[in-house]
Amino acid sequence: MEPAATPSRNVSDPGDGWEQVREYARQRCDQRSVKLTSFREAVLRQIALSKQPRGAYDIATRLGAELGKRVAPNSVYRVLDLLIECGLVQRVESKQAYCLAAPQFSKNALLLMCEGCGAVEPVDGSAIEDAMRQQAKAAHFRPLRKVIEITGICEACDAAQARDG
Amino acid sequence: MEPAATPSRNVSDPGDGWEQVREYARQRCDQRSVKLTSFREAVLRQIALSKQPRGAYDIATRLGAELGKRVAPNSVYRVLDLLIECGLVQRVESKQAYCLAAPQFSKNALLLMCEGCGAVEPVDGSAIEDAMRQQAKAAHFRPLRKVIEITGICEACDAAQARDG
DNA sequence: ATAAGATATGTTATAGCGTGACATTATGAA
DNA sequence: TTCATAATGTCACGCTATAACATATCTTAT
Repeated sequence: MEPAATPSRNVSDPGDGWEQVREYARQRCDQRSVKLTSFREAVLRQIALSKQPRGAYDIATRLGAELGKRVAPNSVYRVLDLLIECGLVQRVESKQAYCLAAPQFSKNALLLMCEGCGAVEPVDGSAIEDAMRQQAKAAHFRPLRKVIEITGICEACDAAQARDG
Repeated sequence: MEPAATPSRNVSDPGDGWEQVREYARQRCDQRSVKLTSFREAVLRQIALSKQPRGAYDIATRLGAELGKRVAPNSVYRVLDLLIECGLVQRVESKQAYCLAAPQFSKNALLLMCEGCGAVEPVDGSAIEDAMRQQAKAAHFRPLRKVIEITGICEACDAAQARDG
């Protein structure tokens, strides 16, 4: 009854590191027979290594610096679409940015977005999704995609704020 | 226990017409001692009269045509901020657009957005908000603003789709 | 009634987000 | 190799949002 909230605590679930994300991505791509090219992997890595969600242009810039060549936002968008399709990346609607998907939770997890540090933490959204499903059903509405986001203050920033004023 | 979904069926609750919305807006503005100028009222009306959420530029264009003079998106944005502040208008994050707020429901209602007709119907989101609150609490996260949106197919469009193929 | 200050709106410029169309390069199969 | 397909590069454009400053409108006190 009590929702077991279990904050994911970390960006990606199967462990925290990039290696785990990468491994998971490989599996996921293989299943769907999409190729995880080095460019796609690089885009995913940019997202995985950041606690904050990243905008497409931001990713393009960083990637350009990293690869030592110009990377067009356009290309990034294509890759983002693909990664979202594969369930590896999730769009943060209220930030127009992109973060790692949390496969351990429901398709679209509940995103907790801190206004202090900018970090995004996905947590279990199944209870919320259930409630949404019920409301949708009562309104005779067939749901396709759900957006569940909360902006606020995370524990650390709240403490810091209380301490420093 | 069963969430009383009671779809609002209409854009604004206290009745459906623009007059009711207008009246409500007057009250709301008076309470907060903000002036509901004719321009602000015109912006609100553009939103109230549309079943679809409207983008700021769209509003600017229509308003320009209606008033017979150029209306800068800039001005519209300022008014939108104000109307949102007053709880009269709600931003639709996943559409980058704006619709009437549904004061009869919780602060941020659940938005049902149809991909067929583009209409947005706000319904009671209190059950969902409760679930969100619990999850946030479990994660020691202090919520400030909630986004609860579903895109899908409304009853009418679903029927039409079944009928026409 | 008018001058001074505040509030509201107009104007221009600019930055960020996202997509479409087409060219070029890599990949894979016959 | 050759052809087809998929992936990436390139250029161009439109929509969304905000910043900075100018003008107009409305208050309030004198």
